[in-house]
Amino acid sequence: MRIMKFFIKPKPPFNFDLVGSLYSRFPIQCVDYYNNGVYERVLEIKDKIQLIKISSVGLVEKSKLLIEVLPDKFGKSLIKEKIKWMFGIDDNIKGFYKIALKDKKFAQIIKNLYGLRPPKTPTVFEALIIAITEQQIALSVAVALRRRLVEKYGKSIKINSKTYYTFPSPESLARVKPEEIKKLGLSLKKSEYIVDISKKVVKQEIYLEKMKKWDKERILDVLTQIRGVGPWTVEYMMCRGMGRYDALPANDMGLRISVTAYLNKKERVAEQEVRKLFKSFGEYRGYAAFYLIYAYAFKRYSQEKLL
DNA sequence: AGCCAGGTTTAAT
DNA sequence: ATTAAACATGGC
Repeated sequence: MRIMKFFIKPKPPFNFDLVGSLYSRFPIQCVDYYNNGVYERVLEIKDKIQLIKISSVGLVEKSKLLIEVLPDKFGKSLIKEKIKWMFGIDDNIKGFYKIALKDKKFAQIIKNLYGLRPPKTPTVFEALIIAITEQQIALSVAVALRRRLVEKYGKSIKINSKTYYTFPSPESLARVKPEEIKKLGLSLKKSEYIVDISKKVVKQEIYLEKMKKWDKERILDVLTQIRGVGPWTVEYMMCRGMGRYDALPANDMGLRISVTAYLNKKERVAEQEVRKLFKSFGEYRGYAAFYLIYAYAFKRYSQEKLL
């Protein structure tokens, strides 16, 4: 099999293990795999399927990503662009730190999570469907259900006796009956939302990729018209799938819990308090929110005290 | 053991 | 207006 290898050198700091640990946080992994320092995922570009493996040689300040693509079906430029997007290689992380370090308390989190970058999905569609599956349900459950969805409707490729699945395309989900998806364990409502959205994408009633350049309010206005898509879903999608870190899912349960812990409050704080805390981070408020959630979610797995 | 975990819509009071 | 119900795994 033809294998392509190349390197990507992020501007430091870049902590690949902090990013990868997001994917191995739960016992069940889905689409994105991270084990023993190696990230794996199948990418579908122009109807071709390839497995990419990424590992980091060198630590945070000298991190260099080794990319392996197998089989090599088309040159490296498309793959390289996609990986740079997914792992925030070109993020202005120093710009974020410059602002965030003014906050003494937050500086401790940055110290512990130095070089962490919020990963993004390859497509906006994937982030939107992920958001729907994660509405009002434990993340571990959402991952388990999503895995079933992926194994049923994603395309697969078998490499070294291991089968990998792509995230299902809008086309493949648009032709499914909601009742079929419900059988996998998702609620009937969510199943309907997923099929409806997929149909809209296929019929080009919405152009999710083009919306990346819209202002937030317009994206919010247009997408919340769709059944099953509320403010949280759109904000979450903008962060995860569009790299819009000026978006802040302020009513997010996980974020509210994290902020509550951060402020040493007894009662769970409300959306308003979340907005207040992140106000000073300006255009990086979503970035900061990701750091805080990460710090809280991983404190029990980490030797270091993150919060 | 039992509690609780990244919302949003719809249909019932 | 307000409320209830809907998908189920796993850490603590």
